Amino acid sequence: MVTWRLAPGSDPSRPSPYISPRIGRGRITSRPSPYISPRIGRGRIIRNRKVLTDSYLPPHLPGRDFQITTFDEYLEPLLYDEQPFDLAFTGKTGTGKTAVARHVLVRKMEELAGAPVKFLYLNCSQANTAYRVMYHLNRAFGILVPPSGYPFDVLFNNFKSVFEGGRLRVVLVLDELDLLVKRDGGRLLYGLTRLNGDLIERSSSLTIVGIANTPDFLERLEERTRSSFKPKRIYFPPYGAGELLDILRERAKLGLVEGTWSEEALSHIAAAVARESGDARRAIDLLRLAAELAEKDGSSARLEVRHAEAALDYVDEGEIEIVIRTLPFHHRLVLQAAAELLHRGDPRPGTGAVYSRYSALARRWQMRPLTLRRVSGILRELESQGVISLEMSYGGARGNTKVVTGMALRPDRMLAKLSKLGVR
DNA sequence: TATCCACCGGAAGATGGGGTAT
DNA sequence: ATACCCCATCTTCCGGTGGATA
Repeated sequence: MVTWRLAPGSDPSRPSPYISPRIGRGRITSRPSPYISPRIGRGRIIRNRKVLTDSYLPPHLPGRDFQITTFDEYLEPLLYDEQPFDLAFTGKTGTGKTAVARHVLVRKMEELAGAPVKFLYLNCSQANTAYRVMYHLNRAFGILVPPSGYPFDVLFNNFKSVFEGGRLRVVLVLDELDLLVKRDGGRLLYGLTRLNGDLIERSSSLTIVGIANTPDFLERLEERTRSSFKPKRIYFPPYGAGELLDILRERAKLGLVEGTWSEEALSHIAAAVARESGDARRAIDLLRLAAELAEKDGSSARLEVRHAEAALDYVDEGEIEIVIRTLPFHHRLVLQAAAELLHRGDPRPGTGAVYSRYSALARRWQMRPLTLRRVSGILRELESQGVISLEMSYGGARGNTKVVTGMALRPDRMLAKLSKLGVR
C-alpha cells in the first residue's frame, strides 16, 4: 500500500520512513491544497482559481450520466405530489456524489419552484451529532434554538410540527452521513424515518438522501434503524483515467488561460490519479498545484508534463506543520515517541514500543500517561490525518499489532518541528 | 490442530466542561 | 444556586485476530 520515496540525501538502497503525500488517505494527502502564491487568480496561466477547487460546481459532470438520471427519476414523485423513496449514495471520496446531488437539486428547485417542496442540504462532518443536525433543521425553518444545552426532544418536536402545519414535502440530503452514524448509531436516522409514519397529513413527507463514503454503512446501522430506513442505492465507482481527463479538460478550459496547458500534462495527472485512487478532488487539486508551479517556473509560460510530475511529488511542509501545531498535547507526545523510534533506526515500531516511549515522555512532563487503548486510537487518528502511516503486522505467536511504517516528514525533520513547537 | 502472543477495536460508562431554564 | 441538558475525551471491559509454534 505505502510506496516509499527516498528522502533527499538518504541511502538509496534502503527505504526511508518518509511517505509521499499522494499515498495514504489522510486529510493532507487527499487534499494538498497548498496555495503557493497568495495571489487570487489572474496569473499568466490561472484565469479563475475558483474553478480549480472542488467546491466549484461545473456545468457538466463527465461519467456520471447514469447517476444523474437515476437520481432524477427517483425524485419524480415530487411532480405528482407524492413521496419519493429514501436514497443512499455510496462511493469513495471524490467520486462525484456531492456534485451530483447539488447538480440535480439545483435543477429540481427550478423545476418545482412554487410547489410546497423544500430541499435541504447538510454536511454531517460539521453537524456530526443528532443534536446539531436537529439544530440546523430547526433553523432551516426559522425556529431559533440554542446551539447546545437544550433537550433534544424539544428540537425534534419542533421539526415535526413543521410537517403538521400543512402540505410540505422535504428532501433532506445528509452528506457524509457515515460520520453521524458512527457517533449516533443511527438513532437520529430512526427518528427521522419514523416521522413519516407518525404524520397524519399524507401530503407531507420527509425524504432522506444519505451520502456516505463507506459502502457498508447501511449494514452497520442498528437493527431497528435498518428496518425503517431502506433506501434505494446509487453507487458511484471511482473515476477512470478517461473520465478524469474529461474533468480536467473542462476545468482547464474554464480556469486556465487559453493555450497555456499541454494535453499531455492533463493526461499525466489523470493517469496517475486513476492508478492511485480515482479521486476527482485529488486530480483537481493537482491541476491547480501544477498550474501554480508552472506560473512560478520562469523558463516557461505553459503547464507542461514536468509541472504535473512536480505536483505529484510535492510535499507541503507548511501544511503539515499546521496540522502538527493543532494536535492536542498527548497526540504530539505519541507522534514524538514514534518519530524518535524511527529516527533511532527501528524501521517498524509497534504500538507497544510506541506506548512505552510515549509513557516515558508523558512522565517527564509530570503527566499521567493515557491508557494503551487510547494511544492505539490516537495512532489511528494520526494516520487518518495523514501525519503517519500504519500497517498491521501479523507476528504469529509474537502477536498482532499495528506498526508505524512512516510519517509525512522525515523523522528528524518531524522531531525538529515538534521541538520548535515546544514539545520536548 | 490447539494454543498462544500482543495487541485490536467495539461498547458502555465515567469525567469534566460547556450550555439553558427556573 | 440548582437542576437539568449536550458532548468530547478518556477508561474499563472484553471478545476477537491470525500466523508461529509446540
